[in-house]
Amino acid sequence: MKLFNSYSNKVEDFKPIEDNKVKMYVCGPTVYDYAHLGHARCYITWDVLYRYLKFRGYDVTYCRNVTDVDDKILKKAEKEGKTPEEVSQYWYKQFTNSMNALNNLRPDIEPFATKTLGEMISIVKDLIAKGYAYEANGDVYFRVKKFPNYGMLSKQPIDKLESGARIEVGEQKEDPLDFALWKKDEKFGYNSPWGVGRPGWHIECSAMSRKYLGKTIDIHAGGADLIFPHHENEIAQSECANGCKFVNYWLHNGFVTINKEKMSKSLGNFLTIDDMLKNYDANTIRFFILTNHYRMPVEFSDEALQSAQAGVKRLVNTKGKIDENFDITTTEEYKAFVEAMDNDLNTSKALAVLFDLVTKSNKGVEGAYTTLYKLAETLGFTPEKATLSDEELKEVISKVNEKTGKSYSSMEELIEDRKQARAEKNWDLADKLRIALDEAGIILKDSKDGTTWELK
RNA sequence: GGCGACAUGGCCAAGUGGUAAGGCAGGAGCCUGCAAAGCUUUUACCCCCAGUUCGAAUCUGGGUGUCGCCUCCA
Repeated sequence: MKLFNSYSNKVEDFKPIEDNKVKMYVCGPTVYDYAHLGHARCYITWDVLYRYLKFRGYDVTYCRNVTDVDDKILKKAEKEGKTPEEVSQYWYKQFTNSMNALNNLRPDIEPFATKTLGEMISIVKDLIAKGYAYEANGDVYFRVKKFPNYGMLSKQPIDKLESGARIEVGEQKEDPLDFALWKKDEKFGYNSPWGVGRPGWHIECSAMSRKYLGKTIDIHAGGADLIFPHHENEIAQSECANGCKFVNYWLHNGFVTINKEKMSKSLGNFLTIDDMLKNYDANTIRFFILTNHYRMPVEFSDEALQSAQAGVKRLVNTKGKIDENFDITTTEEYKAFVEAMDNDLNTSKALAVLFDLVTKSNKGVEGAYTTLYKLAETLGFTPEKATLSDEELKEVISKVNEKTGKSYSSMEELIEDRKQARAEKNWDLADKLRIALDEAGIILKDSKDGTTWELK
């Protein structure tokens, strides 16, 4: 398969370091507030990559960190009179709920920054020993100019970066470009060889990535806003400390925009995942995200979501039987799907294939539904419920009885009675029954071969 | 100012040299007692200009417009 590598700015053939094993790291959330639609896009995108790699037979280890040490967490803790742990634990739980609600698979490893401090300190020590970093009054900084490849990922000429860099009050950097590996913090800090302090943001990912996946990994992914400085700094730290390449494929997703502006916490123009889920289900949100290529911007609007809702309905509402003996790889749709996804995750084209399968499925083409089901699952869609439990069915019938003054005991009886009514051209009763069922969430389908019912 | 991306029908969106996938919305039809669902069918010369080529939405150059990164940010 092919993936666009932000480092080379080219679509490249994907080859894992080791046989069919893939080590994949995604920059996770800083847990201090609600996750918004932008996060949803990011994590849905990489969830689809994870699912697809597995679908293609790779043995994937997916690591997504949790940043639980950060200024914003501390600020929130102080404001609410809680400990930083309480704050981060609470928001981590919320985040997990949101991810589950979106039907994102759980990563294989979800390390917490505060649980990886040992690894961070060891990297920082190493960097100091090798001359890439220096201590200054309890802080430790990375010497950017010692790393010749600095700026290669973000394509920033170093002299241009220099003009934008600043030294904050209280910092003792040798060079404005240098960034913090460790920051003195006597209030909330942890013990270290340089006194009590906290790790810099960037070192967290370098440490967690190395600890759980190794010095060189296959894929490192995240939002495009992390390219600079976060990922640039990660490369510098990791490559200087480890003396080898850090990441083979850098993958970045585009933003969600609203009113043509990036959706973000700082701009305050965000919609939380929880709020979105009040109006639209997970399938709709995934469809909305996946109709666009992951590197393109996606403009949010209610119109777009409603369009997605109508579209995805046909996809997940298609009913059929799964035939476990059917070999989906023999179908042309399977081939088209794989070809699309292999080409840098062309989910838009993959969805078009799914719609072909919907049509074939409705026409009863052999294996079409099974293929549809399995391919849709690879994109994380959940089929709509097709049947009701006996109890639910009873409830529906009692509702209908209540509305119509009848006393049916089963759906079969109801349908039979309605058939009778239709034969007698008693349209009034036939329609009443249909409407009552509709209100209870069931749709009747009249055709030549009789009447069947389905969930809405 | 530096770096990067994008501009395709009413809306969304694939397509990176051979004559425009798909979804939504709309129109027409089939089916139906009427519906719903489903099925069939229908709507584009691809921002502008110049160039390369037998041939360009697709490549090159120049415009115009939009967005992002360069500071915390998915």
